Amino acid sequence: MNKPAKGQDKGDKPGRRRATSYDVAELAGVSQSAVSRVFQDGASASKAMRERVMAAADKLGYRPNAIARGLITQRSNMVAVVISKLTNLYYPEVLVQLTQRFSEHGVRVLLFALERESDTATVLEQMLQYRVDGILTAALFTPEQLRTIAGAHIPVVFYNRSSRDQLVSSVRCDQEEGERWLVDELVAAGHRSFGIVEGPADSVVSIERKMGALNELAEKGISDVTTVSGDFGYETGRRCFAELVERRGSPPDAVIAANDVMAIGCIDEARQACGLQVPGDISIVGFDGVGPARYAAYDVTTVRQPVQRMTESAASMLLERIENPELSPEKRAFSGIPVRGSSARLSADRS
Amino acid sequence: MNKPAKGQDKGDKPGRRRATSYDVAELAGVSQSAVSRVFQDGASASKAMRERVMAAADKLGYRPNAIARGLITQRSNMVAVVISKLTNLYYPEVLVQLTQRFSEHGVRVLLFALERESDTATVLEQMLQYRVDGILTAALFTPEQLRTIAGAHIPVVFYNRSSRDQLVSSVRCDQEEGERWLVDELVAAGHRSFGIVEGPADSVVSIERKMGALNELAEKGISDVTTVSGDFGYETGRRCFAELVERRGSPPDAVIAANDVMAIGCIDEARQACGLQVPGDISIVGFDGVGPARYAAYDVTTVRQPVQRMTESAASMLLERIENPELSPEKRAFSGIPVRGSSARLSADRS
DNA sequence: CTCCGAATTGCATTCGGATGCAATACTGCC
DNA sequence: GGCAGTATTGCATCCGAATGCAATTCGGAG
Repeated sequence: MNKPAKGQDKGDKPGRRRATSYDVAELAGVSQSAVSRVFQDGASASKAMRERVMAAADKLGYRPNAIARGLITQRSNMVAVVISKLTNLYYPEVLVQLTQRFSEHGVRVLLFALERESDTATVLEQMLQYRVDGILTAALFTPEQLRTIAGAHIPVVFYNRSSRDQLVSSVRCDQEEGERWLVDELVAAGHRSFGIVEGPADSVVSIERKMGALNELAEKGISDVTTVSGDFGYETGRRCFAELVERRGSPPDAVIAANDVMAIGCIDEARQACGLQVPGDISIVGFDGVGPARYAAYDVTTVRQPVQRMTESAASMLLERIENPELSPEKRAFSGIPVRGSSARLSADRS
Repeated sequence: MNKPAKGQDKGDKPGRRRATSYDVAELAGVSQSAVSRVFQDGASASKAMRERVMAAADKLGYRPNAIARGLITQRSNMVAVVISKLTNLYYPEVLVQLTQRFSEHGVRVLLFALERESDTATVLEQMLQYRVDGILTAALFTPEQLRTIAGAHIPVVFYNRSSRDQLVSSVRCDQEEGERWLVDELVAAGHRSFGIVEGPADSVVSIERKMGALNELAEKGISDVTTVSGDFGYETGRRCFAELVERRGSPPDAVIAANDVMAIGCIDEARQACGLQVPGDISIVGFDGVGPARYAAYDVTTVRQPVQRMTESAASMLLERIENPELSPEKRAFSGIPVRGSSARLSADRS
C-alpha cells in the first residue's frame, strides 16, 4: 500500500471504485450528509468538521460526482451550445469565448456540431436527454422543436439567428444596419453599379445581409444590381465573382460580399482572372471582421461584429434565464463596427 | 392547471415535472423495468410491449434521463475535449470534426477551452467531477495530473502533443518530417541563408517544428540561420520578419515560419515594408495548410496536416480505450501533406 | 449553574433509470 | 395435450449526493 510499486499509486486506494461521499464519511467518522455539506457553498458545517472531512477527502482523492448531484438537484449545470458547419471562420472565436464565459459561472458546455443546419432533430433529442439547463444556438429550430423545448422549460438564446416571428431570446449583430453603412459609403464614393454575392440560401444571416444591402441600394435609387449566390467559402467567392462578371458582361463598380472570406475570394478573382486593381478599378467589401480580412494583401472594408460583447451578452442572458425562468424573452442587437480597409475607395471622412 | 392558458401545452402534461419512466409505466400499465428495457438496445421486450410503451412515452413526451442513466451505469457517455487558445486557425476544424465523430458513436462532447495552456488544474477538476469517460486534449497536463487521471482510470488521448516521456496515447502530425521536407526543398532550390520564426515558447508543436528545421538545416551543412520567436499570430509574424531583417541586416534567402498564419504575416511584411518579391527575392514557408494559406495572394508553401484522418484516428483511439480500458497506450504519427504553393521557389520536381 | 436559542449533525428519503433474479408466458415438438 | 426450453416481465435494489426534519451540541446570558 505504501511501497510505490510502479510509482502510480500515491494516494489512490488500490481498490477499483472511485471514492464516494460515504467512503469519505466513514474515514472521517461522520455522516454522509456532513460530507455533502462540506462540499457545498451555503451549507452549515463547523470548522472542525470541515477539516476532518477535507483531510479524509483528499486522502481518498474524493471528488463529488456531478452526475449524482445533477440527478438530485435537477440541475445539470450544463448548457448546450449548438453550432453549424463553421465554414465561417468567425465561429471558433465565438465558441471559445462562450465556453470561457460559462465556465466562469460554473457552467459546463456540451457541444453539438451540425453537419447541415437542418440536422437539429437528433441534436435536440440529445440535449433533452442530458437535461441541459439552457441552450445557446447558432442554428435554427423549427417551431415545433421550439415548442418542445419550451415544454421542457429550457431557456434558449439564439446567436445571430432571430426568428422574427418566434417569441425567443436572441443576441445578434445588426446585419441590415451594417450593410446600410457599407452601401452608403460605396455610393458616396461614386459607385453606381453593384454586385451582391450572397451566402447559402438557408442562412438567415446571409439573407438579412442581402436584404439590407438591396433595400439601401433601392433607397439610394440604384437599380444596377446583380446578385449571385454562394456558400460563405473562399473558392465559391472566386466563382461568384467570375459569374458576376460573366452575367453582367463587365465588372460592377463595387461588390458586396456576404462575408469577408467571400470578399477575399472576389478580390483574388478580380485581380488574378480579370486583372483588376482592388481598390481602384473596383471596390469590394465584406462582413464579419475576421482575421484574414486584416491581412495586408486584402485589407477588406467590412463591418466587424463585436464578438466579445455579443458572447458576453449571450452568455449572461442565458444564465439569467436559467436562474429565473420567468424572465421574458429579449432580443439584443449590436451594431457592427465599421472598418475602412483599402479594398474599397471610400469617401474621405463622414462618420 | 389544465386549462390551456396560452396554448403552449399540446401534448405535455400540464404538470410541472418532466415525465419519468414511472409515469410512462403507469400510463402503459406495465412496470418501470419494462419501460427501461424498451429504451435500451439489447434488452428483451415483446413487440406488443414495445408498442404500448412507445405510445405512452410519446403521449407524455418522455425522454430517458441521461443523467440518471449515467449514475447507474457508471458511464456518462461524455468525453472531455480540451483546447487551448485557438490563435491557431486550424483548431476549429479539428473541433467540429471530432465532435461529429464522437456524436456518431453516441458520445457527447464536454468542451473545455483554456485561456492559457497552463490552466489545466481547474479544468481537470471539472472533468473528473463530471465523470467523463475519456479525455481528448490539445493541451498538456503535468505528470501529477496525468497520475490523477490514470488513478481514475480515464483514458486520455493527446492531440498533437506528445509527451515523449509519458506513457500515454497520442495522435499527431509528424512535425519534424514535415520540416525536413520544407528544408530539403528550400535547400534544393538553392537557398543558403535562413530565418526561422518560431511560435510561443510553451508550445510543444512549435518546438518540434523548430527543432525539425534546425536539425535538417544542420544536416545539410547550413549554418546561416537566424531564429526569432512569436506566438502563432499574424501581427507577430510581421513583427518577427522585421526583427529578422533587422538582426541580420538583410533578409535571408528563405524564412521558415512556425505556422501558416505567421508565414502570411512574414509575406506581407516582406512585400510591404521591405519591398521584396515573394516568391522571387525570398521564399517563405509555413505549416498546417489552413484555409488562408491557399488564398491567391499568398499561396503558401506548407505542409498540410491530414486533419480528417487525424481526428478520426484520435476519436477511435479514445473510443476503443473507453470500451477496453486495458489497451496499452499507442502513439500514432501522421505524415503531413506537402503543398507546393508559390510563396517559395522550389525545385521543379522530386517527390 | 441553568436555561434558551442558534448552529451542527445525523437520519431517512429522494432523484430516475438499470439490472440480477425469480416468476410467468410463450414456443415448438413429440 | 403435455413438457422442456426460451423469451418476457416484474420485483427489489442500487448508483451517489442533497436535503427536510429531528436530535444534539454549543454558546452566552442571567
